[in-house]
Amino acid sequence: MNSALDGFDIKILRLLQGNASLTNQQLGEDVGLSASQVSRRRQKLEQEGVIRRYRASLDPDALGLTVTAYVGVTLGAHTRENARRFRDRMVAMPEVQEAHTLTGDVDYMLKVVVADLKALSRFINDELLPQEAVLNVRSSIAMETLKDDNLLPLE
Amino acid sequence: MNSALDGFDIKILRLLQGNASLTNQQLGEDVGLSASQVSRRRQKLEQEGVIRRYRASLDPDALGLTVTAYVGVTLGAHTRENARRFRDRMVAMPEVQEAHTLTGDVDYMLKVVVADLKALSRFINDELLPQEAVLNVRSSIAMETLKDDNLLPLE
DNA sequence: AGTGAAAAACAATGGCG
DNA sequence: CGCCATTGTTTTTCACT
Repeated sequence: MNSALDGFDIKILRLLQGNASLTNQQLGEDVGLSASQVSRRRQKLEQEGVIRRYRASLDPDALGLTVTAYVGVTLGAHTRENARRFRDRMVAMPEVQEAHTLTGDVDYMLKVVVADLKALSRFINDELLPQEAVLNVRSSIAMETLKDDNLLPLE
Repeated sequence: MNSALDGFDIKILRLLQGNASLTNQQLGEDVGLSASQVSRRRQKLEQEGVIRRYRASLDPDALGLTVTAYVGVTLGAHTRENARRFRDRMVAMPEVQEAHTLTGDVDYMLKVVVADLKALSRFINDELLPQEAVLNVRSSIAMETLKDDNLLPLE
């Protein structure tokens, strides 16, 4: 299903990850291939799921979203039903950018982006804490973001 | 400089954030505008920096990157020079997806993606700990990722 | 696996209601 | 401010090496 990636593929992926507006012509010049070959390789990478999708990256500040926070959530009663409901809600909440289960003493770690501290407080008190499953919530606010590119390391 | 976004802009941004492959024609059909108007609005949004860039979103597993970890770093000697060097190194390290300074007891929180646990160990022991400024490192590994779309909440 | 040229789809621009 | 028509780019397909 997933044939091996060669050096051309890696280079194309690296360039597209940083800038998906590059034309096949430009990509071809950078990696040493014709535009038609780049097109064919791109289609293959998209079809195989190596390229999941193309996205516009927006500026949070320009949209009035000034607060990024990491929220650790500890669940109380670990019933299967409780956990399932909690997960479904998290996935559905637009303020939640990322949600992972972690090793260590916290059950879930959320990355949350909201307009301001008031909105964060509302999110925690009105969305998170009222859920049965949730025992405890602890949030840390990002004071300064040095890097947030989410660029995967290639090669 | 940054004129207010109206409902059309918000809808366009929401669609493009999820799928930047949509053509202006398709966007126009979804929001109720002609393709040329969508084109103009997009250019404005790009120029104003609301749209920062377009990116290909890649599948970490398909690239052999199976481990995501959150790494909390505590600095020892808080000299300006130490901190600056540490920050520069972090920004330059491709394994680091995100780096923030947080409120609370940890100085920096890093999101790190690497091939496997061995690579995580190498990253911590060979990249992080040898730095003068670093006093303590504590990592939590993401066992399951429920959500990782980094889609900003619009509206 | 690769190239180059032709066809089809698309974005961008100027004119007009 | 909005839409339509034209122009120039870009992607994709096809014939060929």
